[in-house]
Amino acid sequence: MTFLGPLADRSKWQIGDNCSIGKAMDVIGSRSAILLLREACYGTTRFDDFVERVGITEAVAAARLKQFVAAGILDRRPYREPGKRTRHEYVLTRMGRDLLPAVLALMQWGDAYLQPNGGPLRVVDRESGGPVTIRPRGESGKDLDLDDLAIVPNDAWTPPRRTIPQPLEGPSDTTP
Amino acid sequence: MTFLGPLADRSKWQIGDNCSIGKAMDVIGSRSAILLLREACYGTTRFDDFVERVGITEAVAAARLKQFVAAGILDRRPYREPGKRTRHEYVLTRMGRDLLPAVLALMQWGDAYLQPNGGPLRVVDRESGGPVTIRPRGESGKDLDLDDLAIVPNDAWTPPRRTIPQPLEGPSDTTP
DNA sequence: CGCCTGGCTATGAGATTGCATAGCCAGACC
DNA sequence: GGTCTGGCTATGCAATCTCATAGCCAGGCG
Repeated sequence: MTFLGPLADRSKWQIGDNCSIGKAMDVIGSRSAILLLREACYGTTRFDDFVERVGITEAVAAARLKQFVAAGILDRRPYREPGKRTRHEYVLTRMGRDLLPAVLALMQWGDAYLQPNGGPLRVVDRESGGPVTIRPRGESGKDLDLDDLAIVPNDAWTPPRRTIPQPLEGPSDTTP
Repeated sequence: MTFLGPLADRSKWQIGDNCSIGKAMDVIGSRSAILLLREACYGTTRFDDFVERVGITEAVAAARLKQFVAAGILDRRPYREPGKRTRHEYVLTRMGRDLLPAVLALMQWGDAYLQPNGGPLRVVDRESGGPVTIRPRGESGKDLDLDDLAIVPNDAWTPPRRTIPQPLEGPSDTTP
């Protein structure tokens, strides 16, 4: 991985709290969170199913699900079976579905290196039945490896404000 | 996501401890672990650089690095600068490099949903400068979404033995 | 109208993670 | 051979995560 432009000298800057990976880990960084997410991807929507299939306690499931709903990863919507009272189910939002690459990447890696013969489950293309892989990919469609990548600053990005902007009395010192 | 064959009835089986994602999370599931991994992907190899660039304490860095070496993700190799004593650097093994998809997937998701305008850094193709994406992909090269995937049992896989097999005295109840 | 049940919440204990601070030690340098 | 320094370790405390257990409550049912 190469750093280009102003990033080239790594002693001159630090990513600090602005790292997207760090922010992502704050939301989905616990074991229960990822496993819950796996289940959601598998199609699970109901509280009890989450608890049973993930193998966590109800308290933990409730906490994580609530947190996911607050984060916008899951949508909590009422449902009702005939003769039963109204309950809620948890379905993936767009934001949640877009975590699929992360979930699959972990699974792919675990299958390859942490299991005797590739793990108990295989993910396949529903149409063809062929294998599914997940790798970084360039615009042209070519697979890229670590050495093929470069990092450039994103000029559109602005550091998040964490205090109310002060009335300016000189050049602002917004996280240089 | 659809389950095929014997997996179709989800009330009949549980993945339990055999989940590759769970095993992966046991190794790289903490915040410091992922951030350390990010730095390793960025090309960092030395103890002090890890500590400074990730923003964790030396104790935590030492613990995680040791754990990574034990897991086979990093290789600890001696190096020596002229006039300095021998030290060790930590470089990604094949196993470690193959975590790149997981790291990039998290970054991609964080950039998209947790940042004001796409996060501070952009990953690009070193050759073309074009954007890099990471998505599940079928054999044909087609991008696949959640609904395009299916899960089938992996017949090659055998559950890891954790106890000596008992002499059978009836139908075994190994994780129904 | 009171009981029962499925779905969720509350509480407390133990393990893990992380920070801050201080300490150790191999070996380069004098 | 003593001292200094960069690289790593040890200790103590706070926060978080998870489990186990118990409790609550809406509303269907008798």
